[in-house]
Amino acid sequence: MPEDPVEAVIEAAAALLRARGDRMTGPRRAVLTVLALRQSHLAPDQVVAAVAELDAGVHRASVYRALEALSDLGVVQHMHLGHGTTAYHLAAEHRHLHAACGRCGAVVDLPGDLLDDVATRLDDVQGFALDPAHVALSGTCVRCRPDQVSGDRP
Amino acid sequence: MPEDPVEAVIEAAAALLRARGDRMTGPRRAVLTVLALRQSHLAPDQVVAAVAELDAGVHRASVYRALEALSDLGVVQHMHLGHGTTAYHLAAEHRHLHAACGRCGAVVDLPGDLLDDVATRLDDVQGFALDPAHVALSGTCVRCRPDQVSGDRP
DNA sequence: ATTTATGCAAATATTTTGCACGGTA
DNA sequence: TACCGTGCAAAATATTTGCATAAAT
Repeated sequence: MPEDPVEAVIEAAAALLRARGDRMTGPRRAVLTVLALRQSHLAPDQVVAAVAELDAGVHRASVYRALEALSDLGVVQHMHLGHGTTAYHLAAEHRHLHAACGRCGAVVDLPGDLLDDVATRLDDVQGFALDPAHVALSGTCVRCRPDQVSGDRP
Repeated sequence: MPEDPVEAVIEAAAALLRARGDRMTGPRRAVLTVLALRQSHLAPDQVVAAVAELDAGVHRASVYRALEALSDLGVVQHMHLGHGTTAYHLAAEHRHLHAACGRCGAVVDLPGDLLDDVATRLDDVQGFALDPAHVALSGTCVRCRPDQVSGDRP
């Protein structure tokens, strides 16, 4: 029977960890649970907070270390959201890019192939291998745009 | 007669500042000088260091405040370089985008119109107004690419 | 003479690290 | 049993802020 999807993520990660001689632990389980349940990009601090709700005994530093370990594993990925914020998410989710609104901070999902042409061009021209999902594009979202122009309709 | 270009930048900024009732000061002058001389994107810390060489009396915090004030003015702009780094540069320079290598940290300049098509698409589809220069794209530069593959030549 | 901006120091915030102990395999 | 990862506390970083003083206009 199909298991709890969260459990499935944890089991998969556990297998990878053990294959390396590493271990599945409470904090790592908690971090994976948080990332799997809230299917979104979370700042370290948000992970810390969410993990604390789940298991108050988990120390802040362990969350950082768990995020790093799981990133090395490839199970978790991170990306950068403009203002110095790093956001973590499960690697497994379907491929898509992000853009962050500089005004309200909202993060919008973008089609995964949005930068494919650009990636090709960069490869051809500069030999630069673009990793399109590793940074969020920046700009202003729909809801914040009207505020930019004082009177854009006559 | 044509002035020192650095002086020209400072004078222009001074005019804008005074028009607001603000002032041109030592620290602001130093920050502008640094940004004008090294025509590149500098992290706050690098600006602090460069300013210190120019005028040891300028305090760290003043550099931060000067960068903020000059950004508000529009004379200075900043952008985000992946790993939580913010980089400042003069606004006047010719329009171009950046990409940062995740391995060596190198920043490469990209054509200013590289993301124009993407910007149009984002506007049409999501109403999102892209600010292409506000974040550096991420990936791996030519010089670091061979290292990715353990043995890519027989 | 005014009022802004500075220098300083302390407060904040964020992430990292050394070490002894507990938990996993 | 062996040793990896944790909790804790402190250190290292990075940035912000309150306040008296210096400086720009």
